[in-house]
Amino acid sequence: MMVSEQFQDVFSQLPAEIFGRDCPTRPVMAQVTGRWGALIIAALAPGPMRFSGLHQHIGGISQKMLSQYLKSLVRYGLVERLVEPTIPPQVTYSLTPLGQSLAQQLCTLLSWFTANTPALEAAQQRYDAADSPTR
Amino acid sequence: MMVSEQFQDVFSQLPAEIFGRDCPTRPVMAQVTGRWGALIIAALAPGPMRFSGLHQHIGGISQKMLSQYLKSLVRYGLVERLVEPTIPPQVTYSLTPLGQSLAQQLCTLLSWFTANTPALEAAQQRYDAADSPTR
DNA sequence: CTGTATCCTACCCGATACTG
DNA sequence: CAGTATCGGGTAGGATACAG
Repeated sequence: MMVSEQFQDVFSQLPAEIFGRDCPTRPVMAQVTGRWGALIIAALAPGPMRFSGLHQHIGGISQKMLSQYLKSLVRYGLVERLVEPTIPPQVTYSLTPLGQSLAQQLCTLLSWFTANTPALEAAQQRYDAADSPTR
Repeated sequence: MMVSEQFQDVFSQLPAEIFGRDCPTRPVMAQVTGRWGALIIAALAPGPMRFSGLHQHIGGISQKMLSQYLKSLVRYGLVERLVEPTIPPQVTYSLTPLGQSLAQQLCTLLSWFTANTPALEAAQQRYDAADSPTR
């Protein structure tokens, strides 16, 4: 399979700036590629969700982190926060159009990882088996 | 534009497991989506590179972090390390086929960020302007 | 040139408790 | 239900010096 052609396309579009120390994408990347960013956005991809829904859907996340990441994502215009003035209050989160377009990229990336996890784990075990026996 | 159709496809392929607390993808994701993972892989996308080449190409990375990330990426079978037994030694890093396929996803993601940085920054300023004046 | 070793700081993140 | 406040541990990451 000719990977290289299609390949050249993708990376050649990247401006040299993204490697720069002060590239403006870095703070955003830090959030999205942070521990929970991608998972939260992926969880919202199917549709809007409540705070508690997200909390139990994403295994292992704490209220604090969920709240913190959501605030960031709202700030970047990726997620929308909708408050229903009821008692008790209901807050619904959903992806903005911008967030949806990002979600596609992220879901593709997540798919890649799930598809290639066997290969990654195999490589890992090969590597670990290579020179630790001497120890 | 009908985002939703193509959209449903992408996320619906995601197994519920990726949201699980013990999903095996999490440690790998942590490395790749760590602070330097994506940039290193993207930097290697055009072709093999030496250690010093990477070091000066990726702004702000320290030797320690570069070395550490490279070791991890080699361990996962994403990057290959080739040592020329010369003096002084020359070490060349390149992407494995597995790494190349990941690089495509990552470069696409990086492209998304560079393309949408204006929108992200605008949203951010709108958000910050909304209620900080009261402070 | 290509790393490793050491020290040190910052902050990420979790646990818990509390508010409206 | 949907958060915020506070405390504390673990670790990512930088600076520097040193080694092969």
